[in-house]
Amino acid sequence: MSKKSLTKRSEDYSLWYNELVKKADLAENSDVRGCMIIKPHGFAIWEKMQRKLDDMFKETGHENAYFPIFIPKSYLSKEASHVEGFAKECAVVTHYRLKASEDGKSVVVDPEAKLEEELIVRPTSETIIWSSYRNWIQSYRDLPLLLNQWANVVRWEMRTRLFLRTAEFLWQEGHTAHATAEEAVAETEQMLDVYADFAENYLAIPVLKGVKTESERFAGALDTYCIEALMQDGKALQAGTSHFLGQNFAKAFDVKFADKDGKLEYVWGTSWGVSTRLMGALIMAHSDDSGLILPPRLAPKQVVIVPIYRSDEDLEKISARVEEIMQDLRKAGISVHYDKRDTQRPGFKFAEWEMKGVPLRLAIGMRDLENNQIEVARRDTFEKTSHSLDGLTEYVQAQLEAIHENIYQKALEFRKANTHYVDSYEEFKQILEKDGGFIYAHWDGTAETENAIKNETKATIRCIPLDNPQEEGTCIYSGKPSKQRVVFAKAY
RNA sequence: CGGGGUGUAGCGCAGCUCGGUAGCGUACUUGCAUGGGGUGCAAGGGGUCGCAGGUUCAAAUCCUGCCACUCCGACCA
Repeated sequence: MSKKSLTKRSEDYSLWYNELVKKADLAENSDVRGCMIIKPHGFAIWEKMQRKLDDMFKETGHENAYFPIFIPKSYLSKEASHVEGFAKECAVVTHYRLKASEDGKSVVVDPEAKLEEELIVRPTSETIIWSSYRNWIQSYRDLPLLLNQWANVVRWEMRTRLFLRTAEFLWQEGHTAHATAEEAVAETEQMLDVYADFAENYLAIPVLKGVKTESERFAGALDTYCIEALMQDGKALQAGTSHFLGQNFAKAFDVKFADKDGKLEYVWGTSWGVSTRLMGALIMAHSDDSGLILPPRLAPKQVVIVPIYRSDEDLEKISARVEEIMQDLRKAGISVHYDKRDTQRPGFKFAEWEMKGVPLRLAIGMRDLENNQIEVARRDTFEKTSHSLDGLTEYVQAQLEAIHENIYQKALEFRKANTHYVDSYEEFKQILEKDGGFIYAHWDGTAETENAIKNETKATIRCIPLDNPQEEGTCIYSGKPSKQRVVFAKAY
């Protein structure tokens, strides 16, 4: 771990990922098993995601609220399939007090302080939110109810990995209530579109929009929609989900409204979320053997400026000019950082900012100052050019746009190159073995087949794409007739 | 819960077979030189060797028990 360079992706992809997360200063493991400490650089990226997503939620009419982290145990029993989905990974609070141990050297749980009703640390908030909705909704005039909350949740996972799967993670969960099924479905689809828009235009990751099969569906939903992204190792990552809950939670929590005719109806619900897992997607979609590559629109520092100098006088002259440059860049809305640490040499700084993924690096020394120019280096291509200090802001702006476009196109081309259409199980297994990727294949629609393929190959059906072309074919596994291809992949 | 592995400086590790002053790399501190791609040299600080017990003149090392972490399987965003 103390070595300077990363393990190469081609040597050990998952080791590369682990090292990158730590060396780029994004996060580290905590002393609590399965939980992570998100460090300032990592959290700054998450904050940028939050800010943008939050804007997008507000623009689509949602408001933020906050519900408690603790859920009465009895709430979880109310929606049967929901319970089954989460029961195995819930943390439970049983006591509310500690006391000093006999020898006075430690603290122990006070057996006197047992809770009458145990509390569940939320794995998701449907139950506690719907129990409030019952009180808030009486009439069609109260609908739609469009809420979102930013929160942490806990799912007691066996195998964890920084950002991709942690016992505690940060996310956003939207919970909406509607008068009609059509409206709820429209909401579910709308939020999926918001996620896809965000993924492509901010994360610079192309995503597949689709619907989950019954066995991959959220416990308690009638339909689960998702966006699926392809990582550089050929594995799929679910980057966001949106659920049409039907009237399941309304019935479980008795949430009814009077329609215009005064008739009592159960309301229709949705829920949707993205989590810190997006950080994992961001890392695995773009980064290289030199470290992180951040999409410019989410980079906390879009530009870093490194001075090249020998004497203090040189540094002063350079710094004076850099201050002007920074003012111009900031006026244009570009976030810029001047790295004038005297304790590190330029080469060290270059490598460090590359590891951290800063999209553009400007280097300026006395020679540049004399020639009224600056060196501009792109993180995505390592391309270096000298540019005049005149018109620099426009150039930087254009370069940031170009980086976004370039990494998006690269990811898109990678996905194209790793998307296969297969018609036989043999070919299916071969491709999975060799390069992975998305595999479009015919499926007979049964859970048995889906399961058998999963057990034999570890590949799952990632989704049935929206607007999927209908075509006659035969299931690659059972040979039974099929009307459409579905997308298989190994997944995170 | 089943099978393997590891606990020694902030991090990564050696030392244990064969008991005898606790070491290496890196990071850290100081100084000098260096400064357009991870700088060099020199000096310095830092350790309940996972915990408890036992054997012994003497335990990181041998014995017993416990704990923690980790990897691989079953479950999952």
